[in-house]
Amino acid sequence: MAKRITTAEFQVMDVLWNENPVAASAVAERLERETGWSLKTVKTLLSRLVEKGAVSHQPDGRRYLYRPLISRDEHAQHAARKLADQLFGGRAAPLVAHLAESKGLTDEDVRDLEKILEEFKRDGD
Amino acid sequence: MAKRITTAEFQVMDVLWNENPVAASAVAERLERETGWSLKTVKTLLSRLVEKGAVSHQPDGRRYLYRPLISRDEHAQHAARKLADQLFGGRAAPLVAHLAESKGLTDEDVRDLEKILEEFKRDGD
DNA sequence: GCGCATTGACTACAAACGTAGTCTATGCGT
DNA sequence: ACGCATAGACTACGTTTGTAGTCAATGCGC
Repeated sequence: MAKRITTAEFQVMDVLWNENPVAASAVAERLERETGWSLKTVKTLLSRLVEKGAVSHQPDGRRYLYRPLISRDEHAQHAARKLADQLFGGRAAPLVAHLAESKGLTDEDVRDLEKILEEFKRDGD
Repeated sequence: MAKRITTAEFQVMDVLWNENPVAASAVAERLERETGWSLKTVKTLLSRLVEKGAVSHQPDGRRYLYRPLISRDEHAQHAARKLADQLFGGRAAPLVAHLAESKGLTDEDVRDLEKILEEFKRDGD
């Protein structure tokens, strides 16, 4: 089901995707510098993510260990698709064109993209 | 400055991007089928967009004509960049890879992408 | 063994959102 | 000329989000 994840919640997910499983206190530490959130805030966000079915928690002593239920990849896929659908009629090319325009393409990107296209064409046939 | 636009507001923007300038009643008509929103709702959304600086309105008789202040392109650019930054470390290739995996690439896309890459390489040198 | 720090559960509360409703002015149709 | 439909202004109200605070249990340090 995985309801919509908010931006604040996303930052928490980002930590879970790097460190898994992890306790609330550790998540708070990771986010401290970046966000300045209190431990309480982080715990609230974690609870909400659990409610939303995006994160699972299992007891570990008297605390919980959290782990993401959706992978970063899944989320990325979903988000990319939604963006493409909304803004580019579902097509990828214009999206990349936009990134290219705003210098979002590195030389490495170009090489990678060429490789992706190659593979795509090969599989396509 | 253009604050964050919500999903409901985005649907309104989408109409403004197609028809510009446009009156509230016309926007409501366009959205009727898709959303079922009442005219009141649409007007509220338009007002909020004006407050947020995303839309301008100018009197036309006793009503307003609305027009977007940010173009669909600008919005797209911004959104694409944010997505890439958030989920793919700012790089475009993985994003396209994801789209490719989920059948987001048409043959036409592939041709377009090749063209984009060509141009990019040419300009790069 | 006891106090203190830490944990989860629950509560709080203002701002933003989604979705309207009321009130008042006014122009259009007849 | 007058009523009615329609416009905008303002208000409403439940939900979600951002950002905590309180409270009660409990395990760790000494």
